[in-house]
Amino acid sequence: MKYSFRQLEVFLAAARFQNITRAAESLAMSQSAASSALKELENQFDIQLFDRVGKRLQLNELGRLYRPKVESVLAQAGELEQALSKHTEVGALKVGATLTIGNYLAVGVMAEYMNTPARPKVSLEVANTSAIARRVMDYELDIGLIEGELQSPDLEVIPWRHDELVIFCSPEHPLAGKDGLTDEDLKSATWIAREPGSGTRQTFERAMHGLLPDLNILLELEHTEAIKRAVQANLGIGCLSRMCLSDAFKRGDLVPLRAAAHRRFDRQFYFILHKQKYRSAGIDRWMELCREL
DNA sequence: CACGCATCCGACACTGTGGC
DNA sequence: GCCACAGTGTCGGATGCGTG
Repeated sequence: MKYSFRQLEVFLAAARFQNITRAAESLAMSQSAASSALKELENQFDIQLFDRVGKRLQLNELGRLYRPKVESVLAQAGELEQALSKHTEVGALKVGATLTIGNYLAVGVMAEYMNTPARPKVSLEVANTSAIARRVMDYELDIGLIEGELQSPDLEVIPWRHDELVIFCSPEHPLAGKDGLTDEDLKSATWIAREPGSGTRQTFERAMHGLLPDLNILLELEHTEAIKRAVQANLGIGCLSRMCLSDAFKRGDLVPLRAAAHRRFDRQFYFILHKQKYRSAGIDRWMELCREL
């Protein structure tokens, strides 16, 4: 073999950081060792994977071409290592999820995933849709679970499950118990909403098409629990995923409201994967568990 | 001048080979 | 089987060089 896994690790770290010193640090080796490993890899095949521009190290076209292949080779090697050492084919997984999915769905899937004799590790990162997509594109996450529409030539976007937002208020609110909200009701209410940029806000704005400039949004909060508390305190009405609210509806702390039928509150959750990334058994297992949910 | 990458050099670990 | 030796790969420290 004309290359070593160590050299491939250095190549990937250098591609990620575009800096040989930081790449070396991330692999717990000296800068000189990382530099020579990278150089050796290039010399073996008489190629150049990086452009050395001044004191900058920049992944060139050839480097970009081979990066996904190297990612795939190392992922498979890692999987083999896991299988050999723990007699399992399901390995550690890095998952990214949006706030709603992370809080209400992913944790249950994590528990299932880890509930095997090998106890594979899962790290869960919660962020908004665009941040998750960026991390998947940079190969920093194995899979993303998102709730917003997304288009990128590098990403495979796979529909996962349906979800539905629901308007809700406190039992003491004047609208509580009203059968069907008119546009006038929606405009006259005070709203506690998710922040712009979130998937929930995106669906909310789509549902409120035509009324948006007239809506009175008192608070924009990044946390669903905070929104529920604010609504419970009768500061206004809210609109969140039904799965965040089912417990509160059962307890009677909050009550659902029904909007006009033409307003659409349904939406889709998606898996996102890097098109070039090797689909490990762990990723497949994770998706399978998500679908069983 | 500080910073970042490349190169040189010596140290060390590991492996293969040959002699006993 | 044990030992000595050579070859190979990897490492870190020191240093040089180019750039901003």
